[in-house]
Amino acid sequence: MDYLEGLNPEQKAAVKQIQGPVMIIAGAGSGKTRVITYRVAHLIRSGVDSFNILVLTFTNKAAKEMRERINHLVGPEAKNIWMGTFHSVFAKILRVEADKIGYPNNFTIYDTDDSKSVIRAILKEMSLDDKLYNQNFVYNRISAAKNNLVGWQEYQNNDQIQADDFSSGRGMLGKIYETYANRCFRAGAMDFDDLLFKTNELLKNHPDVLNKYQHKFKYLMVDEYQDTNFSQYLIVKRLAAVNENICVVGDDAQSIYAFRGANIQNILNFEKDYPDLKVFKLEQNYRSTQNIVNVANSIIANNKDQLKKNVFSEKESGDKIKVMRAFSDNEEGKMVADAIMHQRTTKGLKWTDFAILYRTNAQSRSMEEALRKLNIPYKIYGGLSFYQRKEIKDLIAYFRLTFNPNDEEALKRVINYPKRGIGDTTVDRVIVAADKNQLTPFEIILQAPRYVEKAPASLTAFATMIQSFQVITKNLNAYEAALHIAQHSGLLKDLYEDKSVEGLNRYENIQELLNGIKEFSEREDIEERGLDIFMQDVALLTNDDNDKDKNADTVSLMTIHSSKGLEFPQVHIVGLEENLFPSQMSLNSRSDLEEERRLFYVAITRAEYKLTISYATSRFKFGTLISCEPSRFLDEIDAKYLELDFTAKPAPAASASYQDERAAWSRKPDAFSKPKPAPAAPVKTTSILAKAHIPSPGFKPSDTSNIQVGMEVEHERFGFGKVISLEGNKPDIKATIFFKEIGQKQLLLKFAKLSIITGN
DNA sequence: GATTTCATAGTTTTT
DNA sequence: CTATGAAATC
Repeated sequence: MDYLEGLNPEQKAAVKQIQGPVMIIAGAGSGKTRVITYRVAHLIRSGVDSFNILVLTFTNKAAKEMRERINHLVGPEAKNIWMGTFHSVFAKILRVEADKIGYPNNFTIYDTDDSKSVIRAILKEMSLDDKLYNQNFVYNRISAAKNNLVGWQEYQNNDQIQADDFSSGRGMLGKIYETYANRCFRAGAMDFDDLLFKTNELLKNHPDVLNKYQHKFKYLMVDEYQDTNFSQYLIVKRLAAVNENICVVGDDAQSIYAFRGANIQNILNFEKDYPDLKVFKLEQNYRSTQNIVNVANSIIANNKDQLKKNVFSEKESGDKIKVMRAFSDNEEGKMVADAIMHQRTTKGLKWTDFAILYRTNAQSRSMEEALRKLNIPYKIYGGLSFYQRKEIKDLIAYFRLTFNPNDEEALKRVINYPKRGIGDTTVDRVIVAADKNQLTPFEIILQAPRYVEKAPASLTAFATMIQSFQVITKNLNAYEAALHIAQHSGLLKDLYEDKSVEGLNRYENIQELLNGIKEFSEREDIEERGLDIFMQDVALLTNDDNDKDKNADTVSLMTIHSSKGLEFPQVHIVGLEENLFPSQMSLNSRSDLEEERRLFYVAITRAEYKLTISYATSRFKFGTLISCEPSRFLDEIDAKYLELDFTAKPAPAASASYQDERAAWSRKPDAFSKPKPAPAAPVKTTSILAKAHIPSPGFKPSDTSNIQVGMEVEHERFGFGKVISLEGNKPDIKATIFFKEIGQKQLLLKFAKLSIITGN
């Protein structure tokens, strides 16, 4: 049992409880990963066959890290454990069982872009109003339905849903969902949600299959259980139903994915599903100083929905949390960069000891600029992944098409790239012919002259080329096959001939992808190394492990979401402003606001010993300057933990608390609290405007919620005008306004900066 | 059918 | 401001 040394009593108890249902509530920084990995090791040492263990995580990164750590503890046995993200594990199972649900086992996985593209095409075909039926809205609606296991039939037969849709004027959603599902099926494609939805279908309708996996996975563990949605919840429940050896690990305080269907009730109600549940609480935080833990606790205490626990730290109390105020987003960047520079030199730290966390990706820009000016090396995590780059998707689309010629999204992507004279009209004709003849587009193209009028020769040539890829790749390894396709599709040549900087970059990215595939085809730990095998996982890959210089000494920049599970000695949380953090979208409901608060909790608890929070009183959004209020979350922190650094302003020395300071300074608005036409006012040259309007001295956007036809208004850029008409409802009211200088314009009130001058 | 310009909409988070 | 899609023009 020596390997269990170094665990505290509670951790050890959780590790040793290997039979029956177990829930581990693991506070931030309480050694959660350690407990999971040790528990798996303990299972194996207790005689459990490693083939009978299934560990589910949410990110590839978590899965990879755990595998490495378990490998370290138990050796090569580790590779027999089924461990991966929900999506990758069940994609694997679905490939094996595909025929049971009528899918080919080489089905394509549609990413979000593919899905939205299908939806866009459907909306266009049905000629629906793309404002009412916004593609993102439709996508989210379908995604939510699938995550709650509502298929298109159920969707159409559910009175409640239908009533909702009709009352919002979106009665066609059920039909769109149906078409979308059929279109995906025809293309032999599943979207992300399908991977879980279809797994449920499989387990529900095929008792023999369910039975097989119930007996295969005798021991289940689920990491980040607070982030499971209903679909995931039910899969886990079904698989665990026979042995009930299920261990879920999570922290309700860190549930930050409700927006994509995660249901915090899954963890809050876990006890109801398994009455003989054993609960372990890991409450000692080994990561952060007491001040940081206390601040985090004081924030989360404002939430109603939570499991009771008492996270504490036995480290030193540590520095107070510093709050910095800047007058603009760029100034905020500068302050953060200066602070990092100063800390590093005075304390002899590395750049990797610092992280800058923000709510939205867009905020990275001002940080980057400031860091660059001081020559501070940084790395941005998240954002656009390697596999989302256009050129990568293009090449992968050829691969996809090779193994699944019915993959319509891939087909549309590359049928005329590189240019081969197949235009939109021809593609439209193909699609129409496919619908008419109940064939897939590829089948039509194969016999183009028969089905398509004025079919160019290049059309059949394209199909022949794809077919040749299918034949040739059979006898090649992944790398040889990929190279062949890259060359013979003409894609490599097309990129090579582009000598622009971006073109060069794209060419290098392709090289990088090919190198990655080469590595794959030289792996010795797997038996099959064909391109088709490589392709099975590619849609589920994210950008975490194709890091070239993982060990580089850089400051880390990322969203708070992607910081979950990480820790840094010094952390900056930036942009603590109303409407940004908490996000504007979250202000409508208490539960959304609570999620934002949990997000703040996650951010705070990333820090080991120094935490700095900052906000700006003005910032650019949509290219215009807006003024910002400090976040309500700042008020929720007990002032005794804070140290205010308002050096950006000639501060009246020592203020008792942040609240006092804030009150004082909102009473006498000075140069910083007012968005003074901006430090460097962006020169707006709206081309149509011969002479740009200069706002009146006291110009301040009014609340336009009660605006009426006939009112006279002033617009920041368009000058004076009169409201002609109003249309649309609630947040999307559109006003038609006649401006003296430039004539009639339509403006969305939620964006327009309008000052009301007179009533009607 | 291809290339250009124009217009519009959108920024919360991700497998 | 930027990315994306549509229209206009060649």
